[in-house]
Amino acid sequence: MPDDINTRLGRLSPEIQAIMGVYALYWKLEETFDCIETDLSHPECHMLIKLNEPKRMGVLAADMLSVPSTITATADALEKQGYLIRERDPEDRRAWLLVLTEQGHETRNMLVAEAGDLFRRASGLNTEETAEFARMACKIRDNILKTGIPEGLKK
Amino acid sequence: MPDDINTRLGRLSPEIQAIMGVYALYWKLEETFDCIETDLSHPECHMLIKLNEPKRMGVLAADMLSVPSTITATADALEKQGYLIRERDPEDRRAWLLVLTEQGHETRNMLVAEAGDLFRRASGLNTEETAEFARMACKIRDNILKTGIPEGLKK
DNA sequence: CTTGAATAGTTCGAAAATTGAAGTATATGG
DNA sequence: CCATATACTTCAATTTTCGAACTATTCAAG
Repeated sequence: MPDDINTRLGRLSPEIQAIMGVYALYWKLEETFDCIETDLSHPECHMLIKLNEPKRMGVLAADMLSVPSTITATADALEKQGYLIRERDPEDRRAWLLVLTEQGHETRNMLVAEAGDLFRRASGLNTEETAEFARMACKIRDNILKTGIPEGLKK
Repeated sequence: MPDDINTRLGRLSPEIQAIMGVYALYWKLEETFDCIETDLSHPECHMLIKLNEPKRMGVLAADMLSVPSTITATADALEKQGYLIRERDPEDRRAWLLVLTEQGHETRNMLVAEAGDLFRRASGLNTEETAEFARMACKIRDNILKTGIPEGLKK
């Protein structure tokens, strides 16, 4: 094992600093969802936020790096509470499109507003910095979605 | 409710773009932990990574925005597997310091290396961009840890 | 067409993660 | 010394996630 003095002393690489920041933000965001008026669970909030337009469940699964059965469970819950409906995808009748109801849109707007608000307060970044951070975040996300399946040999 | 054409059309604010990127990275990272040689669960990986130096459990709880009993469970698991030991904090004998063993350090180094590697591959950012992203991430994290308790009236 | 293989999503039971309330031990401030 | 607060633990219950087996639909040959 090579000398690991750097890590032991806590001098962290930029990559790890970035990751730590990402964790902090993620956890903070999750915490916020607990504080909002809500019968919504975290996965339900995530799905709602992702549904800016009708999407197939498989797309959501890929997007959330989750598994089909998890998506089913979350969609079931949201559907039962009236936030969305399932519609067959006319282009492939095996697939469902998840479509927000009016109530779903309203709640999504509220969540998005709260999350944006939180980001502003929690991050402490000014407008330019936020824009720059967003730019990089988009790039990262595109890259991740593009590469899809993890490099790992999958367990 | 104000016109929400913007969100309906999917034109997302920088804040939401940032959040989406953060989610994507977080989830990708989690996925990576599944692919590594490991008897380690996700929370165990998180804790290990945070333990670049001995830390009190309460500090970890605050850091991971988690609850004491969760930290206890994770620390128990890591201790049983020989990754860390508990030592009384000499400054406050109610508190424990979690101290990595040699095995713990080795595994932590491996995890940190893997995570850094993943960040490089997944993000697609070049060195300067990574440095800039890391700078902002640090700023965000500092800000979050500083503000501590969420603004919300706590549920 | 008809068949066989792949894909989209569902079901369901098990495993993993998280929580909150009650408890133990130590600290701190009159 | 006492009362209260803090640091962590225990434990039972809840929530979340997963994987394997299953149904329905599509696609590609033949």
